[in-house]
Amino acid sequence: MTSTDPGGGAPVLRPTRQRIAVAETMASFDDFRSAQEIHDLLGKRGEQVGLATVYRTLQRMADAGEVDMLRTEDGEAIYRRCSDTHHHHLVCRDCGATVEVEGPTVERWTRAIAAEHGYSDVSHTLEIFGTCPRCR
Amino acid sequence: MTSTDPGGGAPVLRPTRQRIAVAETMASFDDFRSAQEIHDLLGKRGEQVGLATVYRTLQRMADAGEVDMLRTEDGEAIYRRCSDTHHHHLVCRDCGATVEVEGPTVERWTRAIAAEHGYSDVSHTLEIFGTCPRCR
DNA sequence: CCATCACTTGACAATCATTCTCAAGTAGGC
DNA sequence: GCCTACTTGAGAATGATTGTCAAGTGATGG
Repeated sequence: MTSTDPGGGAPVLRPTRQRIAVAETMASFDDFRSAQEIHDLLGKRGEQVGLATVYRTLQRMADAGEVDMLRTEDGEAIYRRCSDTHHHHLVCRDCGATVEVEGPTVERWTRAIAAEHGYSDVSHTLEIFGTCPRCR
Repeated sequence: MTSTDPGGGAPVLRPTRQRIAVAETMASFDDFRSAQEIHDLLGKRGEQVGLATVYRTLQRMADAGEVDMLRTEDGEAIYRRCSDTHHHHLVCRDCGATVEVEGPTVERWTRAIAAEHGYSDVSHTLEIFGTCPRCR
């Protein structure tokens, strides 16, 4: 056993061409996109990246908190780069325009409700949908 | 054209054996279940109902507001009977035990945030996950 | 009681997003 | 340059959900 192999821990992430391309593409738009759409964008950029790789990379980025992932009403996963603080989204139903919002009020409320019922390790999901000013 | 065929409007819903069976089954549990699980429950009850019919019926019930539908983290739709007022859920991550909660605070907050950014026709989704007292 | 017709159902095929498999490729340390 | 673990890609596999369409069945008018 050498000193470079500690018991557990995540393996090293290599900055491959594909991962860099995905990260750059994620930086090029502001709204939520599906994995397939992101895969298409990569193609248009001239970066050939396998669909499975796109899925794998998005998943890693989501786990690492580099992107937000949420589900459309029909269950499809959509992704978007995000800031690193806890926040929610105000998403336009028509064009997908997204505003990140913070809600200390809500955070407090959910914690209180959960405590009231004896639930611990609380997390929550909150998304707001509406029609943005431009789409009215 | 007879008087019994007005221009639009939803068709009449017939109380068939299958629909009744699904409704009764929905009344028999308190947590969220997938369509497939509900289909199995129907089988165990001795009511033979096609899977497609279960899906169609649950969808109608969800549209009618008779059941709540939400998505698990991996995008699967799960259902549960519900009260007819607007509410959210506090769900146990381990056993699925669910508490319906109301949140005037949150309703107000989301409306305010949306208005602030000029969004209209606002709706929102909010689910709280935690570990219930029994599962600690 | 019976014909009619719109609404339903069920078996199965078809979709479609997502994940799995596994051989071939590649970044980096030595 | 060589070795090894981490990656990738192509295509198969999975699994939930929806579509198809012929056969079934309530409700209604006669």
